[in-house]
Amino acid sequence: MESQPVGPSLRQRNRAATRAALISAAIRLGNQRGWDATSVSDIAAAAGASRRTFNNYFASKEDAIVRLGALRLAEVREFLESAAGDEPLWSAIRTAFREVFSAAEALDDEQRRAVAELVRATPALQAAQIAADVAAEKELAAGIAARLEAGASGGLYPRLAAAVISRTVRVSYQYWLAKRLTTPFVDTLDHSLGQVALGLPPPAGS
Amino acid sequence: MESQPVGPSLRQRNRAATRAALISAAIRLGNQRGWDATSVSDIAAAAGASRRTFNNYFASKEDAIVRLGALRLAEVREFLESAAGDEPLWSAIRTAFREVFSAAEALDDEQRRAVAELVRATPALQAAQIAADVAAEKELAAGIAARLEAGASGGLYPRLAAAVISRTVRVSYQYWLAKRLTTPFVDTLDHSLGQVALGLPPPAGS
DNA sequence: GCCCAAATCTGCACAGTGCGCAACTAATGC
DNA sequence: GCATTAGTTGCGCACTGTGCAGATTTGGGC
Repeated sequence: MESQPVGPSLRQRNRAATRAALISAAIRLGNQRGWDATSVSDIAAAAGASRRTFNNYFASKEDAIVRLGALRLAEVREFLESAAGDEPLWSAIRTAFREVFSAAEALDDEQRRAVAELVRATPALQAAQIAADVAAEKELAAGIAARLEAGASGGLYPRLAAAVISRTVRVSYQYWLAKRLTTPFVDTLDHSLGQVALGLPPPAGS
Repeated sequence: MESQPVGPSLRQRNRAATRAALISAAIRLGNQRGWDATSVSDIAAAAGASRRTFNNYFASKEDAIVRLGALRLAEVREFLESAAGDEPLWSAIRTAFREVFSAAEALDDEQRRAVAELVRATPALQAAQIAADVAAEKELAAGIAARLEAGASGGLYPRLAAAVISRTVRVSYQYWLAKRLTTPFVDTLDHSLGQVALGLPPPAGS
């Protein structure tokens, strides 16, 4: 007669399980025999499901990989819109990213590296990832526009800022993974955003 | 017995002609009946070629559209590397873009708008375009790294700058087209790059 | 415990796609 | 002229995404 924490139902647990099985099968096979040489049927079979089921979960092969590492720009938007309005824009942005990414980024590190390596080595996956980022970018633009709110929502600024920031996050993440840094990713990201907010001054001599 | 200006041979002219026919058929049909409802066979037939021939010219349907509006970042790279080394980096970058884009952008304005509209309305094309931009981005990164050349080629800075700039160009171009500005695109672009180099200061109040 | 409704999985079929291959045609160089 | 070469075409093949219908499993009321 425990207090029943209203855990997910069996249906939902099964669903999550096959989903996870499909994803990790995709990662494993992709890294093992190359992405292009891995068919949907292979992945489904390795996960104990049918080809048709795979496409019930994911719109495409790439989708199964890219979903994991999706930029959570919608969360950043929420954070931006709910924060105090008198904070300077860039300060608010950096705070929002620091908040969102330090909370969510603590997922299974092993698989995350495998995904990154797979994406790095596969043009089709890079394309899918960037496309997803750009789609999410609209969220960030909306958050920035809402914060300026001086009728500038149709202007160039929010879109430009969102695009620049979104790419900054992705490139910084790739760098952080490639260099196998042990410091938290949030630090690298915050540094990059600071550089961008300074106008990307050239590092040393020139 | 004219002086034979060594114009392109008949083969090359034919090739260019079918290529152009395929491209404009793709644009026309795509805008007319929707991109997804347009098959490669349709395009090829409309251009007076076979389905197989289409794929001799383009790797995919999207490729035929995206090639036209590809960011010529390789040219920017060349310009960057050949320019005087004592000019400040950002100044050199803006000059390079001004140079490259004022020369190359003077193509058929009508078709360019049609392409933009088609891409805007088609997620698959947006994805393809972004992917092409990101691929080209590497060129720009190499140019920037070469200019700094202080062993910083493996560092974060060139990649970050290239990514940010590449997206800036694309977003500015979309804005310029959407607003149907009559001023030259180069002006819009230069303004955006200037804003980025200033750290994207928020426009008005905030 | 039992049974129904809803959710989920699966096989099948179908239209598209990208590409390898082998014939065929047209342009080029000598 | 004629051999060489580039370019086009038709055919076939494996793979993909999706609609549809039947089977299977789960959840919840009785």
